[in-house]
Amino acid sequence: MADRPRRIPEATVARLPVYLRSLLQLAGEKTGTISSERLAEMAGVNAAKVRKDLSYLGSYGTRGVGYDVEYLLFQMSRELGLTQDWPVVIVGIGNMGQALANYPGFTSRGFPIAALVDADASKVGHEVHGKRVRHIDELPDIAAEQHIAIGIIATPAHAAQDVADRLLAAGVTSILNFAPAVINVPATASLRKVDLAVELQILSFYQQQRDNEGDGAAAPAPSADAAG
Amino acid sequence: MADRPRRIPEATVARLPVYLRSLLQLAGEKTGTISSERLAEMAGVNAAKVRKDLSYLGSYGTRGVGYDVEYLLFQMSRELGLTQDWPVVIVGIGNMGQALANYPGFTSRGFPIAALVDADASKVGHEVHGKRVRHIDELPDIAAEQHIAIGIIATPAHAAQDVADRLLAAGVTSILNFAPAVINVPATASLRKVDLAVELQILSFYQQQRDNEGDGAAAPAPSADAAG
DNA sequence: GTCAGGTCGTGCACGTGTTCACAATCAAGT
DNA sequence: ACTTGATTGTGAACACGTGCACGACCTGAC
Repeated sequence: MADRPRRIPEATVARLPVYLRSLLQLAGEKTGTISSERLAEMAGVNAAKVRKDLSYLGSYGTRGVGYDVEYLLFQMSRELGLTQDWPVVIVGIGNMGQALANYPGFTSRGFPIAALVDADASKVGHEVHGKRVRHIDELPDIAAEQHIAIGIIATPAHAAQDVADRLLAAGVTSILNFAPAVINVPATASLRKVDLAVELQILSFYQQQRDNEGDGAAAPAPSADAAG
Repeated sequence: MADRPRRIPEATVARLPVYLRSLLQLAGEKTGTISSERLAEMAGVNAAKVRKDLSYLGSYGTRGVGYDVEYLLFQMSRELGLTQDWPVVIVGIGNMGQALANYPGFTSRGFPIAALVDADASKVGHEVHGKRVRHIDELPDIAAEQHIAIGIIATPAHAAQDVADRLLAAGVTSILNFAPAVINVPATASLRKVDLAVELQILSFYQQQRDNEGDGAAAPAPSADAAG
């Protein structure tokens, strides 16, 4: 089998889910084929980038026609590992953890919330979103029983590294960190972070630049694509 | 005045808030000076990057010694526009919007939640986090009265672009989008996005790659720094 | 069969970001 | 004053990501 020499750039991987969302919408509208130009418009990027990104998956387009929506959807889902469900565990059931537990977008997109855990004994036993909160010490058992590979950290900053270590020890090698703290994981694991305060501070920087316009040159268009 | 030829790269801007957080911690521990190497460790990057990033702010370090924590803290806060508060408006008071409204990290870091708005009349008038929810039609008045420059979109996807347009029309030129949708803003505005499903799908991709290890080469360490 | 219109796949050039390596500088000890 | 050890600031090389431009290819009409 001629295995293509695939190694998808990180920037491309980060955009694939956005294309996927556009394709799902198109499939719902019974659109048969889509050109790179239209898909680019939907995804908020330019057409050349779409073509290059998709070319990493293979040559799934037809010159003069475009891409078959259903076929591309399937190939992209397969590439992203979305032909299976990925149960997730949420650690830290405070404001943010509860909101995440109630967020319908996870389950509907193939990431069912399999477990909620917290270190606070007063929270254990409570029900959130129909799930009973369990103690974090049970993490190894929970992860093994439910085959959990992805963990979401929604604890205060000071607990984040310890939770990450516990997740890793329990075999959870993909981590999404909401806590406002830097955490370290070995190269054999994946880590992505979402830090709300950081996002606002970045916006603040550019906002201030615009407010101060009139000094030197105008602000150099910081807008558009960012935190993916 | 010799104005330095500053134009801070986007990648650097995205890291400044992380340095800032580390500096705040150091200041709390009464640390007087910090080397680029230790700061790099705290921020999860390498020392050369720290020095280059900080050099865009000016030459605030002392060779052989390091950086004065308090002084650097001040300069960085100034650069990020954090010497003033930035009141924010949250649009869409569902699960996520409520959680964001209750999140203490915003106010404590200089982003007080000045207003909550929703298009759903049944939500208007309710109190969330001590704030009354107001109707989105009042947005222009609210933004003007409270000098709001930053808006957070926490609506369903289908409403996101319309809300963004309304925010812009009300003079809000910095937008943080939580809705799972691509939205367009003019180059005179800033947009950052946080998409939870996208983050999980990226993790899923690399997780699958690790699960399939043993085929070709090992997974090329996708971990660490990402979504800022 | 040929032509016209349309769209993909990709080589190439460019810009941005990262890392190395080292001169420049400072503090402290003698 | 000199030496030693530490640390910054930055030039230069390298890696990565982006966008243009164009050849390759497909479809449909006549």
